[in-house]
Amino acid sequence: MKLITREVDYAVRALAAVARAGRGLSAAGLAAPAGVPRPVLRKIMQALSRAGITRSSRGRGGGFVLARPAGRISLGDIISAVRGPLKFNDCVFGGALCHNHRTCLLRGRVAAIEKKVMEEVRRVTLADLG
Amino acid sequence: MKLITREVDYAVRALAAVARAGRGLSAAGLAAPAGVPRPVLRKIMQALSRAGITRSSRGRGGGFVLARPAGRISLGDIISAVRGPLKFNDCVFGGALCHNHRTCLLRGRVAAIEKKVMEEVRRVTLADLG
DNA sequence: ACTAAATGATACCAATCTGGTATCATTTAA
DNA sequence: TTAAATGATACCAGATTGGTATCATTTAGT
Ligand code: FES
Ligand code: FES
Repeated sequence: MKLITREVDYAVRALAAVARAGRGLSAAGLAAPAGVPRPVLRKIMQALSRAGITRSSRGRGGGFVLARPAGRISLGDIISAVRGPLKFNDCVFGGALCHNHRTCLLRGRVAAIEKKVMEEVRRVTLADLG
Repeated sequence: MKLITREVDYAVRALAAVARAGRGLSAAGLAAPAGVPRPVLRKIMQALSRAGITRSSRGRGGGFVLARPAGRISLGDIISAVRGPLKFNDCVFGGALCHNHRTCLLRGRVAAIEKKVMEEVRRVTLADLG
């Protein structure tokens, strides 16, 4: 099971590059040095912008900048942006249908673990990953 | 991302049933009440036996029993048995090739989180999930 | 005004992973 | 001898993920 998929990894590196640069960087400019296919990086950057992690400017000379300081962008933010929220536990019956949902011991335990992971992952910021 | 896949869920429930029963239970006997397709449960039970969590007896009247007390079978054991080891971090370059591997900050952080999860998951035992 | 460089939005394709099915061989109790 | 069980594999279908392709829109420079 992967927590850090390829796309998350790309996203972290791209954001680190933006943080270092200070100025805005285009998707093309980010993709080349990282060895990532341009279209893939564009999709990632679009997701990050939609999530409010970066701000984009369009048109010639445009690109991406961080929407807030690197110390306030967490790994959790990045994961959520490119992969959606964590769902460690996937109750076999679909949530609404499940009778045990309240009392299910496994679910409770796993939810607690998931919460801890979420905390850990939100504690690591982009500034730590430079 | 799922930590508890459907198969892990099935495995936990089947093992809980075996624990409650005390005597050996066949895959067929386990599958029916849980509403799991028999062949799927068989595959799972085979994996658990290969991992040494259950002991199987073949032939007529055979089935599965726990190989050790429920309190000493952890959720981590079960996950490892049916899904293989956790690999939160999937370095984009293949480990051996990667130059940064030693110093990569992301990898280090994620490895630490993975370790914590592993600890948590090994702390929960089958006895807790009855 | 025009063009080139950039993002936004989508739709699509291929590879991998997961859940589920099917078979055949082997063991064992009745 | 037969029926009930596991062991081992191979296979198939759906979901997820990584990657590609297009077209529309915005903007700076000429
Ligand atoms: S079975 Fe539905 S939550 Fe555990
Ligand atoms: S890039 Fe290889 S370990 Fe981080």
